[in-house]
Amino acid sequence: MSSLSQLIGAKAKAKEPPPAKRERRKEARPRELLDAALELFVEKGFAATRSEEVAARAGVSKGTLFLYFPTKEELFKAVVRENISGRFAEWNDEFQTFEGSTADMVRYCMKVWWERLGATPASGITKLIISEARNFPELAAFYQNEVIKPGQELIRRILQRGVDRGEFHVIDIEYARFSITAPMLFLVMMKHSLGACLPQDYPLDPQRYLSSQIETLLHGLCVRPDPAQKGQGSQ
Amino acid sequence: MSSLSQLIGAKAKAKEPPPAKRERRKEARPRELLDAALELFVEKGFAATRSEEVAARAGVSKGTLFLYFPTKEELFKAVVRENISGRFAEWNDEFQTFEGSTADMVRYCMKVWWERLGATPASGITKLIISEARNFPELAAFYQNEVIKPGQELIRRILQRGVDRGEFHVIDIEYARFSITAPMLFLVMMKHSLGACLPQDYPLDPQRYLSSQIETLLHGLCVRPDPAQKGQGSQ
Amino acid sequence: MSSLSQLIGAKAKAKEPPPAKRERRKEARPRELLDAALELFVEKGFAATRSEEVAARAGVSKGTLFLYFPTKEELFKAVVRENISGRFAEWNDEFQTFEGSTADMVRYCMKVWWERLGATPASGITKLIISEARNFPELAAFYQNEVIKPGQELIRRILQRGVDRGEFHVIDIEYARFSITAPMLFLVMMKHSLGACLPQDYPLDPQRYLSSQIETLLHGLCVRPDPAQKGQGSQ
Amino acid sequence: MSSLSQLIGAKAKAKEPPPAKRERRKEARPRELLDAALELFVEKGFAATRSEEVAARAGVSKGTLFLYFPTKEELFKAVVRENISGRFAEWNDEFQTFEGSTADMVRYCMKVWWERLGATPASGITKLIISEARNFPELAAFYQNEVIKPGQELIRRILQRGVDRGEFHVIDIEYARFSITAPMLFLVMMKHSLGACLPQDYPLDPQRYLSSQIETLLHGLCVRPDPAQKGQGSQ
DNA sequence: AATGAATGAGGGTTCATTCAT
DNA sequence: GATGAATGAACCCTCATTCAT
Repeated sequence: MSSLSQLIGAKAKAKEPPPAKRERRKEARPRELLDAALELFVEKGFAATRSEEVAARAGVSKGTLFLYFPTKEELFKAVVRENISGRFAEWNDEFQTFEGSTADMVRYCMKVWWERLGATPASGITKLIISEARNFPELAAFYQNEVIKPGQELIRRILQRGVDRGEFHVIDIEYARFSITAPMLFLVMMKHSLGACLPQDYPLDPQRYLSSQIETLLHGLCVRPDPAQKGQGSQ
Repeated sequence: MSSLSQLIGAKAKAKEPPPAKRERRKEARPRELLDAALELFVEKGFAATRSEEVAARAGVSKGTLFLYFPTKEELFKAVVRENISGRFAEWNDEFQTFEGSTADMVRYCMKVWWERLGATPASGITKLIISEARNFPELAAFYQNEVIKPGQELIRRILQRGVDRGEFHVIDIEYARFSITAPMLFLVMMKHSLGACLPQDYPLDPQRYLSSQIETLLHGLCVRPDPAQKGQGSQ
Repeated sequence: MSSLSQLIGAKAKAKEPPPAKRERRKEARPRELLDAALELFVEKGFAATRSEEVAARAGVSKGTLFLYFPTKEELFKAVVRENISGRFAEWNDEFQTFEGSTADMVRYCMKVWWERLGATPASGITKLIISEARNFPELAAFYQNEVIKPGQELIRRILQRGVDRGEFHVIDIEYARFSITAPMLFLVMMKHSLGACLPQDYPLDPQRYLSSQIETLLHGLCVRPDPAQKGQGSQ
Repeated sequence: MSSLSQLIGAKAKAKEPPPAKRERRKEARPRELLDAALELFVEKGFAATRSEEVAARAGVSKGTLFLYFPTKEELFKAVVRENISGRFAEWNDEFQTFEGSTADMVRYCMKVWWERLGATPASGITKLIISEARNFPELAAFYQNEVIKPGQELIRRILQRGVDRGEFHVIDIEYARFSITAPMLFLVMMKHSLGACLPQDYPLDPQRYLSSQIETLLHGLCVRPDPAQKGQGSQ
């Protein structure tokens, strides 16, 4: 866990130490443009962001932007794609070998998510997708496949582990997994939307928020859970 | 009616039961325009929605729109304000006199929210605010004061009641209240954003979703809560 | 001269005591509309004046205006036509029988012009024509025929009288007549243009201005006119 | 060249001696746009002139206009400011050292004005100001300060010189100075307004007109000035 | 005749995109 | 490759004009 902590926050800068010449396509295309575009799209939305502004923030001229991205839409798509790291495979491995209680696994999952994604500019992608999904259905699908599905799969496996080991009494995992997703979404929305423009009436400490949510999630609000009520709902 | 995909888009159809020829007068127009604008703003965002489109969806010409709202921005503000009826006072009364367990109160709270807000087009306002908050800080502040604050206050009181009556072992209400907000936000985002444009891989039944979240919230995931672990978290 | 003075200023109101049923065309059409339009056209110009504003100032609704004038252009033309009184015939008679020095005739001419036209709202027509002549050439021609020509003819005759009676040593009447026109134009421009929107640095008393111009015109600036220089110019 | 009708419209022709392909760069554009705008504003007025027309006459597209002037109103202001070069200082010097009779000074003053301003397109500014003063009070004030005041000051000094040297018997310079202004105004109005759209009934030669006015101004109409009548006027 | 809600062509302005340098 | 002047389609908004009442 401590070695992981050291990796934290190193993402936004040195992302690909050796470009690896994977496809060599546009690995050289100014990362600055994508970073500038991400910031602005998150801040103002796709339609309200002017191309020239993106170029200016990246320190190049308007024409240069179109040298790398044929249209503003392509730029947007590239921003989304580039910031969606397919890192879940790697995480899967980490969690595959996780030892300890599943409760700790949930805690660790949140922590890792916050440190590697939530706290970085890449978290703005979520707000972007939320805002523009219906204007860019293909991107929404892409995000669904690249981020949501693997993420949910990971969460599903964690919950299943809890159930299998008798630690959790989850009934329907397909719904319960959102108990982990929702706080993440909430936090990101606070960071990039309302929370970014309002005088903070109440300071919201992300890590404390997440911890608090997890503990409530794990142990519930009720002092003495009454199994008889489980699943009845309020209908 | 039970799956989310069915909830979406089942509204643009039956619009004018009997158009009544041209009986609809000045007093009906604003509402029609606001409804059309809400739909489009939620769907495409403020900047990407054209004024003429709003007018067309309301069945009037471009010029008519500006007879009622001097600018597109004022239309936007009116959309937000109009769809935020100060219903919290009335709700407060309902909850003031609530009898029964606080767990039931939480269940009832969610149910009422879904029926009166979540399931209506007004829920799109949340997505709208999330998407445009940084471009319209005044509106964000307005929403904060008119919706978030009263809502949070209501939730806070419910939680406090649970604690006071020894039903809940809440530690920090200022964070715990988001355990109720987050699922609401999540559901609304699904309804108006990603969920509205993706082929529903899995049907998400809102009421079942909410019930599930509430029960998990109330009773926790862990089979046997271990008080010793409470508060340790992953810090 | 005194009976004439009594007639002064009675124009703008009771214009046609008995409508005479001359052509009966639109004698009944609200004079208020034309008056309102004159004011506004003079104030803001033809293009910048909105039809609705004219109607409002006349105390009727937008639709009513178009009941009387099919287009804004026709309204403009009507304003010009209605305010160009063909009163020169009547003036001609007055001047035909004038007895006294031609210098006094010039003085009287100016005085009458100021009192019957210059000081009334009708003087705004001149500014209107000046501003819009090139957009309404037919109106310019109309004005030329109805106002300028008869006016110049009147002035021409006065000057000719002075020359014939040995009172003036005019050489070229075709140019000299503008010596009378120019001060009129100047005064009207001051009244309706610059003078109407600037803090008057210097108060310009119209009657004093006209007197002063006439005396200079009659007697010249030079203390001792040197006939030898006359007509040499500065070439 | 001698008749007014020939002076008008003899300008829109020889526009681009050698268009030089596309050598004309950013520095030439503003001047071209301002010239085009001056022509059109004078011809049709501010409100009736379309931005695209200005651009077209300058040989550029609509968008280019807004590269140089943020709004049509700013374009208008720039037109007025640009065409008012503070040439009065230089003229002041010329007149400071003038030797000869003050009558000759007046003749020279008119001649210089015509050659350097009256005959140039810049004279259209006067019609423009007259027409738009009440819609642009700040511009009217600007024109008042930059053009009228210095000009009047110059004229005032000339008249004062004549009085001081015993050449003129001016009584009230504050009124007499308009005897010089009025013919200028008249000529410019003829050139840019009525005279520009009417079939010239009579050719008006500007220089001859000015000479004629000056001589009348200097020596008066009356053959034998009767000092006893001076100042009586028609009051 | 009078009203004023409704219309839609027109014009000011923006901005993604192009292209000559 | 980089630039930024130029373009013109598109959009917000105005307002002369129409027409049902």
